[in-house]
Amino acid sequence: MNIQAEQNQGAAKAGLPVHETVYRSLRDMILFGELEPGQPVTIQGLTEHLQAGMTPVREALRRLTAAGALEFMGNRRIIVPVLDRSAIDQLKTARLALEPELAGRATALIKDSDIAAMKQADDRLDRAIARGDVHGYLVENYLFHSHLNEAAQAPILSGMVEGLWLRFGPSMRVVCGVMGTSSLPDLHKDLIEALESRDAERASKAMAEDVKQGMDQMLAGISDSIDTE
Amino acid sequence: MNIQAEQNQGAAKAGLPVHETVYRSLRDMILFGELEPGQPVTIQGLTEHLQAGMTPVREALRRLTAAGALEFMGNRRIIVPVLDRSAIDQLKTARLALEPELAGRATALIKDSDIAAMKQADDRLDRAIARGDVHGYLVENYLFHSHLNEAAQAPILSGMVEGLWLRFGPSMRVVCGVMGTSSLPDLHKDLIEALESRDAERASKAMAEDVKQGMDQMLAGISDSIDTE
DNA sequence: TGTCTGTGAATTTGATCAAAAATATTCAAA
DNA sequence: TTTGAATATTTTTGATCAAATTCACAGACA
Repeated sequence: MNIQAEQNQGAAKAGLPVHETVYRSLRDMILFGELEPGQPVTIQGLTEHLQAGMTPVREALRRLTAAGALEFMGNRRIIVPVLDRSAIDQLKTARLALEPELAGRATALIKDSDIAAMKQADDRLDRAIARGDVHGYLVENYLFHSHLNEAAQAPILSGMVEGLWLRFGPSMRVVCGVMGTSSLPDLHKDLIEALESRDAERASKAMAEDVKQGMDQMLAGISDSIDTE
Repeated sequence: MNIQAEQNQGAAKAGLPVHETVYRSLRDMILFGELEPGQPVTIQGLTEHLQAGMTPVREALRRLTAAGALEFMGNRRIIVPVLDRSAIDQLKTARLALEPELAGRATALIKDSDIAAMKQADDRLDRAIARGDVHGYLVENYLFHSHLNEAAQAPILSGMVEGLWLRFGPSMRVVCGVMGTSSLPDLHKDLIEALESRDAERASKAMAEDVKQGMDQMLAGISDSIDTE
């Protein structure tokens, strides 16, 4: 049995319905670079890969396509979206509109234990970068940000942000693969400091910068192939 | 056969798969106040109501719950969400972050024919208000806004906004029912003028005001029952 | 009050049908 | 004979449905 299938089984132990575990497995695959942009995703392929029936897989796929994490081609084929310049620009706009807001809201609400958890994630993130572990980087980076977003206690807004991350997840791997994920000021440290001193304004600013940095890296990293724009 | 079932059948004629027509029927029911906040939504109920099989209905429900238009209770029950003060606040924040941006982007791109279509929708909207036709008001208001959003040619951002509208759709009816949807400056007219003079700044501002007005009406209109906050 | 059981709905599976893609085949022209 | 396009066939995959299973809730009973 493969890794995803095992994880899927493991999650099922928790008493969750299969369609939920399938959804989570697939979401993680998208979020952490398991899938490549442009790659076709078939229902039957997933039923085998995740050891699940057809209906749960279909439902998970519908949820992900509804969120824009997967793209539904006209000829009833599903693929991992390939982001063009415009898509990345829109994602940058949306992230800048929402994530600094969430960071600001979280500042007053976040507990010290949450900040500690974020620090730990950030440490693991640094170590992952140091050893060139792209998957580890993606996981810890996501954990860092989602922890902060959750702390804002605004489920609708953080849910929207989650959807954005799902959209650019597959493209993150490609970008990270190309550039060494190095240099540039470390805004996570800045963010942590802002949270510790309960400075909402500064936290919001730091988050805006972090988002800009990340999305600009993505813009720089896209193939732009023959630039059919 | 009931109205929804007929519309569903009609849409099916266009060669669309059943799950897609079911999704659209359900979406319209949510968007235009066919369903009430708090109302339970059952799979079997919909299979009969929409004259469709179980699988397509399930998939449509998953899409809608993924978008937050329906809420999945723990005990595998689905209901139309009831918005509390916090939810409306978040929706207001998100709308203010996205819709003025879209209005600004649309200003430079929108065609005269689009503006004409928006004017027509706005006229029908006024007439609907005049005769107390809540459903008509909801339909035309949606058409007016979605037309503008589409014109911005930013599918990711307009898709996000669409999701927001789905969330507060059911609560719109309640609000409209309570208050006479009258008085207050008509920001649609202002918006149209801004578009005609290609004034992106003014269009963006007008949209922000319109959103504020609408969401504040919702805030004022919620029952706040025993205020369990 | 707590447990048990029946009822109804959600979940899941497997089968069947339909559509699209991939592959093989045929036939005509060079 | 070979090449290439058009066509037919096979195969893969998606869409749908109906049956079987599982689960949660409510009412009965101790």
